[in-house]
Amino acid sequence: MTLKLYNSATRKKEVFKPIKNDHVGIYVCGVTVYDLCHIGHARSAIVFDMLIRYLRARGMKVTYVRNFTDVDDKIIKRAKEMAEETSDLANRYIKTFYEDMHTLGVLDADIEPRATEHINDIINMVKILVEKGFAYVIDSMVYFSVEKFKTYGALSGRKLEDMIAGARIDVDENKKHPMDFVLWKGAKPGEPQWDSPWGKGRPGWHIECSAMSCKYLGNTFDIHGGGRDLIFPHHENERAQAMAANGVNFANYWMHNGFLTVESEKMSKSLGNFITIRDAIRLYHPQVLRLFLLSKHYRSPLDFSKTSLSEAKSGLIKIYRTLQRLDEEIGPYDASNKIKIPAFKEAVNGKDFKSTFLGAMDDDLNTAAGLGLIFDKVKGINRLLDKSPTIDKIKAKLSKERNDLLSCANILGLLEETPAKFLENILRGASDIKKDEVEKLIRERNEARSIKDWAAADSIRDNLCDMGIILEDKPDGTVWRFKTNDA
RNA sequence: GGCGGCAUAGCCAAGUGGCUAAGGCAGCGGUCUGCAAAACCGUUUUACAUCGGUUCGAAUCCGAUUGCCGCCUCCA
Repeated sequence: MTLKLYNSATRKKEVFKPIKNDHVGIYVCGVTVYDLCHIGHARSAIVFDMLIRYLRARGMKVTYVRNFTDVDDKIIKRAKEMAEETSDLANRYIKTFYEDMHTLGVLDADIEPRATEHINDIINMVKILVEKGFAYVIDSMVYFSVEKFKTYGALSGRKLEDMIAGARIDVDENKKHPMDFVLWKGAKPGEPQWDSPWGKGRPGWHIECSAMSCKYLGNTFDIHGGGRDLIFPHHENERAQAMAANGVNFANYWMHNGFLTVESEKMSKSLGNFITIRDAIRLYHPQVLRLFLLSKHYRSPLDFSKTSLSEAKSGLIKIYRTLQRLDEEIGPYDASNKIKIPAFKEAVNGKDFKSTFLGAMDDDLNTAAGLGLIFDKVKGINRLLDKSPTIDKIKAKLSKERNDLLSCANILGLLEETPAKFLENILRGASDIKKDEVEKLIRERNEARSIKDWAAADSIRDNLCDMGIILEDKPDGTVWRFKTNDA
């Protein structure tokens, strides 16, 4: 089995071969910390989180680097508006970033460098670029000369000539070429600034990623990722800087996740449809969001709509219900037994469930197909449960099926909660409902049922239903749960 | 203007040359139940945008058409 990944640089699916056998280096562009993260950030974070989990599950060692951009124009502007230090603003939003990501079950990266902590690395790289003639200095500004770098445009698939035609008019007059971009910006009063050979100033946007990725992963590394919109200019420029400075190839594979729209419209502040992760988790359980975000291939555009989210929710509840049935029949899942990474290194004979799942994931991380398999498995488990779960042989089979299901789901970062906890959270109704009262009513109803007073029994059940409570009469008694309240 | 992507049933979404075109959601019918709920089974008129072409054979390859979208400017 071979993992194939779509490489944005070649616009083809390619067999993934790490530079060092079984040790993968990945750099993903993180966030600029000047505001709360939105659901687009969530998609990107979850997609790459899934990639990392998958590589590890397949037995690879992974060094995952994800940066924070903590100095740039937007941060400076926002800090001015809020009348606070840029560093305070950045720290505040770094904190909310972690909170949001942890809620979504996104694992921390191994290395999480900040631009402001790598000013020396950045200055060194700019220095090299100037020395090698790829950059020029005008006053206190340093520019990268795109004409000096022969393969400029190769990543994003565009030609310099085409870009000039579409270039904006308000080009910085100092630039030798309209597409030249800033490596180092001269300081303005009141802005964060550092000493440099070109006077006080701060780094341009792209250079931090070139400097930090090479510092932690080497001049050439395996995978560089980010949102689709970063291909140009950010990644194009990153690549140009790093390759010009180091004289070797930069990232071998470029991966870009597709964009999220909201009710079929592009998410933008002007349209007022900007959904932060915090807004989203107020309406939807984080696991529902995660399932939704992985329900379509990561490179395709995905529409964040009420109906899609509610479909994801129904699907996830179905799975957790099955897990709960399993808990009841064969006992709770032993978390210590959980996913011994690598979960997939052995036990791949090509026909079993895990192999099939692996096959889907190996095809450029086809999570949609993988989820299809998970739902198939759930149906299979339900059938077994409907049969006769008391037979030891079936119990053993159920236990294995659950292990398989959960080890696959874990790669997607799903099904990590206990069913009891998940269902209680998601099926929550009016919070003022008293447990004792509900149980008292259920006892009354059962008394009515025992004397076959169906009218009285049904009336009690209807009342409970109005309170948002659904009853299920099972062979060994009546259980109740809150009605799904659709967000 | 330049570059690129997408179009699969009521909705969401896999499948990129060959068995009955995954899976989910919703609806309907059935089994179960006192009735329900949950689960299971079945089902939802011709589901592969249109028109040509290549091929023994295409949703899948090629061309044209229509429609939608993204990037080219900060953006995940």
